[in-house]
Amino acid sequence: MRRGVTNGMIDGGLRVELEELTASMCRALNDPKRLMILYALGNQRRSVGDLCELLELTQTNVSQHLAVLRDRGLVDSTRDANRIIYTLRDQRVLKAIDLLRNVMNDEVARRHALGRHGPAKGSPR
Amino acid sequence: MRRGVTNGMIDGGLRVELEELTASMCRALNDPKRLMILYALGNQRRSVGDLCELLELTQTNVSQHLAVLRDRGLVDSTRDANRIIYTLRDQRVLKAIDLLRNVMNDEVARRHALGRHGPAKGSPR
DNA sequence: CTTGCATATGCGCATGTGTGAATATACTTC
DNA sequence: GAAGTATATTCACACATGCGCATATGCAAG
Repeated sequence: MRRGVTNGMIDGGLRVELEELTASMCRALNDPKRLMILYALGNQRRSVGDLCELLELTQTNVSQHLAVLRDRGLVDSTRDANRIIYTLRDQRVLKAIDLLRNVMNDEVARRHALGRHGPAKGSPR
Repeated sequence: MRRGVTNGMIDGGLRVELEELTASMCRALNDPKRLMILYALGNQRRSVGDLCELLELTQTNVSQHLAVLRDRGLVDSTRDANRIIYTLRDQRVLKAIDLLRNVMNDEVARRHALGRHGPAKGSPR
């Protein structure tokens, strides 16, 4: 039995939007190498080879990660003769990542103050 | 052959920090249901059962997602007699998600203006 | 202590994801 | 057009992840 879109949940439209968000943005940010690439492109435009050197990664691997970022519109690519130059499309992405870094570091500090290191594993049983 | 930590990459410490970041924050945000839970907890503290009703999800499923969020310190849990109440630890997480939502929506608008719908699939070949 | 309720956990399974090896494509130079 | 350089893509595979089912755990009431 199909029930209406707005059916006791917080917001039906929000659900759809968050599905798109995870499929595009969150998915792209869920890998340390891709985050490194984004930071590397935050300062200046770089070619694939430059990124390989800078991050010490294989050409195949960098290209694959760039494909993920490109398909989701996080980076832009233009050709320059033989090479392909990548640029970061929106600086706000790095702003969001920095925000999460701050949250994480505060969380680490909080746990350290409580004498518990590592992730919180204690179940509330 | 082991080479020094700072070896041509942008920053050795950054790499480590971004690995931790993806393992904790990004991993937790990479699921629409978990994002729904975070938004639901943004306004008020809720029990597991409340979240099940509100989001129309199985108890098992909600519990599993909450375990992911709890282990990474994104939510807090306290017991209230029979029930367990969950709270959002840091509002900045929602700020970061909202930032990403804005980026995504702007990106969608940009593509629509260019007459291309759906994700950017064109390779720069 | 037994029953009932709320929540958590272990297991199995289908699916998704990162990676390297090999190969294909585009461009430049000769 | 042939060779060389830079980048992208395909394939196969190991591994992680989300989910449902069944079950375990913790708490309260009788």
